[in-house]
Amino acid sequence: MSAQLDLDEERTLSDKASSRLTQAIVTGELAQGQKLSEADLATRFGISRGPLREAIRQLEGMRLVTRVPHAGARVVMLDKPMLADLYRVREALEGMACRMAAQAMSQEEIDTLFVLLNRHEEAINAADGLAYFQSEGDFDFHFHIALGSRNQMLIDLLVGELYQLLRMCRYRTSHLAKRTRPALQQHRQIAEAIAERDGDLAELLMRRHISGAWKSISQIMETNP
Amino acid sequence: MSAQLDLDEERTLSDKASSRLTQAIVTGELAQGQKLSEADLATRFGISRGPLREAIRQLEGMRLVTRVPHAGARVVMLDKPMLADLYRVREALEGMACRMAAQAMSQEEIDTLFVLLNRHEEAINAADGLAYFQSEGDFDFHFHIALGSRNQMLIDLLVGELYQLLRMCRYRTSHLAKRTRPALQQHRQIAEAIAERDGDLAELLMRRHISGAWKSISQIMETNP
DNA sequence: TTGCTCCGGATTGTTGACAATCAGTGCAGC
DNA sequence: GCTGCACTGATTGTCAACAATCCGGAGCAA
Repeated sequence: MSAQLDLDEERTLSDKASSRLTQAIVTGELAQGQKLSEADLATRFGISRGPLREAIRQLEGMRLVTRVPHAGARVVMLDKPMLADLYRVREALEGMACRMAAQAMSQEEIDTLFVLLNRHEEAINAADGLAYFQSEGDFDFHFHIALGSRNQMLIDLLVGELYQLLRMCRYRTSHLAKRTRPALQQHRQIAEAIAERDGDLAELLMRRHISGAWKSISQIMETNP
Repeated sequence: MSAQLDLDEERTLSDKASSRLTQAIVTGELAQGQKLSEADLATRFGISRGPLREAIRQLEGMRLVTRVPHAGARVVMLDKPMLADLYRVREALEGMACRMAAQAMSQEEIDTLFVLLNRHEEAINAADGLAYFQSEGDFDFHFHIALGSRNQMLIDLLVGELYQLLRMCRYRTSHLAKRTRPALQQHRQIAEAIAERDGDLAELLMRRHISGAWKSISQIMETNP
């Protein structure tokens, strides 16, 4: 749904490789910590090593891989300290996005926000087990708020980097999170704060929402490996 | 001072080229909006186009250049809307960094913070005209707080990306900013909040500090082209 | 057994040549 | 005079070969 349209002719081979690599990493097709062999990937993608290396450099900028000279690139390890860092950054950025969205969103966008919430609620009631679609609903909500901020740098940071890492994380722990009900309720409160153009409250609620999500995930990770 | 040590043998040609390009862009040696010719730069750096292209891909990740396929890369244009975006993101991230630093900084680091402030004050009293060194003092302060957050992702985002853009901006407007006195005073307040381990206040003050800086810069940009 | 050295294989880094694409120019045709 | 087209020149994208570097194990000495 929120996957960028990857036409067969999207642009250059580097960009195509970059998309495919991102997809492979986020979905777990390439496991965390796994080494990225240039020769192997190049032949698998049917391209040369040149464009592939450029794609890896780009993924490094997105923090999806870590690269050490003369030793190659590996898929990033989303261990607990890193996730803690990620959620703090996310709290700061999405808080700000929410504040700005409360001021900048058009009425139409706000309406769309509530449509999303209703759709999400239906999805929860209908298929209570399919955590995957619930996650996607969650992402759609945050995605729309990011766009509503009208701050291109913020959008790039969130959509282009942080959300990829979060999706990557979800593929590991999606079956664990059972917080959909309270999360939806918090989303409603946030949307209402935005509808009332209350930036202070919107930021506060979003930060509390994310900070709470981290507490929950962190707790789950204590008991599960 | 805060320049990363770039030994002649720092590692690969791409990394060296990346450093040199960053330097050239930040100092204005490469003007904003200027086109980056691969062939030209490659010969100027005495390397091939391969590593140079990788360096450009990396700079693109740092938001220092914008690249459009089949048309080449250009130095980013720091126009007013973009700077507005940048300062909002900075407000969010440095606010969070300050909050975390108030909790995580060692007593020794906090002492260093005050040493920096005193040194900065002396510099202001001594050479009232040299805005450049004052800017560097300003950066040192923010830099230390970022490091104090102990959040690697936050550090990377601030030091690796935002601060480069800010320095790039300073080279254009350094001679305009006359806000050093009140800024120093605000720094003192922030440092004291950190010393008292008051994360809430530290974040609030830092956000106010940055937001105020933007108001000032924005105002100056109204009258000056 | 432990530790060191050295070597071979594999992987990454670099290069120059080749192909594809785009911007500008001049000419023919209407 | 204007429009459209093909051509040209330059720039970017891609490739395959070459060079540099690192990792792991064999061999040997203490």
